[in-house]
Amino acid sequence: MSRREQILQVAARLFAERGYQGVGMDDIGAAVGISGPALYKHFRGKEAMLTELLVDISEKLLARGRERAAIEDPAQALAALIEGQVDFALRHPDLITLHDHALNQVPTAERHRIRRVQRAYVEIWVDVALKAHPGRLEDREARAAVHAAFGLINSTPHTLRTPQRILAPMLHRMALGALAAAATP
Amino acid sequence: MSRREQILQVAARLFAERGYQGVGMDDIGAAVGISGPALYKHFRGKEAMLTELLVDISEKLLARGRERAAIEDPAQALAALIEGQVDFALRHPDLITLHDHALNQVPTAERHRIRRVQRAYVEIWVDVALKAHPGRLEDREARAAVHAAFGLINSTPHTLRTPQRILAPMLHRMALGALAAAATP
DNA sequence: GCCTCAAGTTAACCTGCGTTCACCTGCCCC
DNA sequence: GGGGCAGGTGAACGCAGGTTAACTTGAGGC
Repeated sequence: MSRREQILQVAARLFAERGYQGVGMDDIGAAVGISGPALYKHFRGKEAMLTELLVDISEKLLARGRERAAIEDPAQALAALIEGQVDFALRHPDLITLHDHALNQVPTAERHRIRRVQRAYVEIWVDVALKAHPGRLEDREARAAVHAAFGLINSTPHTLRTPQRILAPMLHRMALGALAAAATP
Repeated sequence: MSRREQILQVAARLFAERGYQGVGMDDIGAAVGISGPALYKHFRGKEAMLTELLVDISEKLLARGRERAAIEDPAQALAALIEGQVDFALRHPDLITLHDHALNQVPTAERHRIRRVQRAYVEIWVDVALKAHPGRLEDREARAAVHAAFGLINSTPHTLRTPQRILAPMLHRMALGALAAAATP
């Protein structure tokens, strides 16, 4: 892992723990064994670090989403999407936390870019959900249901005490159950 | 509504929108038509405002939870808990956002107090969930499932564009479905 | 009519923190 | 073996923002 990546990873953890504004450049530096201003050899500034993190996350999720949504059978595609999200959330709780806590702190232009990527990811889910429950969901309902499923899956940073081998399949079942329930009025 | 309450409500909105550290005392003052330092006539400081908000929220939720969990039939009690949480989340999205974004910013002593109240609320849900699905859930699983259900319901701040008369029953169905799915391996 | 007190005001203070600067030091390479 | 760059250091700067201080004002109570 390059120095940049190491710094980003540490910064993500700190941002997730104490909030973006609650972490100083000196803190980040100290956490990787160098001192504050040295970070400017690697990044243009604090905002740039956060921006890079969020862009990376959203693009990685989108790429993974595209892959998994390509499965033909809608039910299998939905299961694959859920599995991907659960896996990501369990593997990178810091990034998940950042992803929906710190977006407002990133400069406007980049924020819009990230939002576009996020929307694309949501659309993938919505499409698959609609196909998996044909005729049972309105477009708008499906979008809300998908957001709720994200909320469910992304709640894992609060629950990391439970062993993953139990948590992962349970979250999968719950997300499937929730989406199915959304489609049966 | 007293001046205090008006200020608290505005502060909650701002904190939810921009994050605790992203809002200045001057901003809060301006939003209620007075200027920065005047707020010190009503509160001991910025932290005190946040603390009061979070204590209020968690205690209100706990009180409401106790009431609704008192229903004898576990399935009905669970439905009542869900309805209460959905109602609260839809009526006070700002407070929900605060509740799981800003807790780290409150001073340690008060934070522990708030956490205790939150745990008590979770325990109420866990008890009811265990009774509603007897023999199907381990204690630890139930706790994780309840957290996931909270994540599902509390995702509504992201979804406020959908009309509430559609959103509320759908979230209710989804939460029930998710918990049922958690209990069926 | 005056006293008091709640609720404001503006100016000032002071700390924290993001950022910049000037400087140092190995390591690599020709 | 000297030049140059990557990666560091500590000191200093500037500003945002929470808090305090000193002062004003308008509404009741006696």
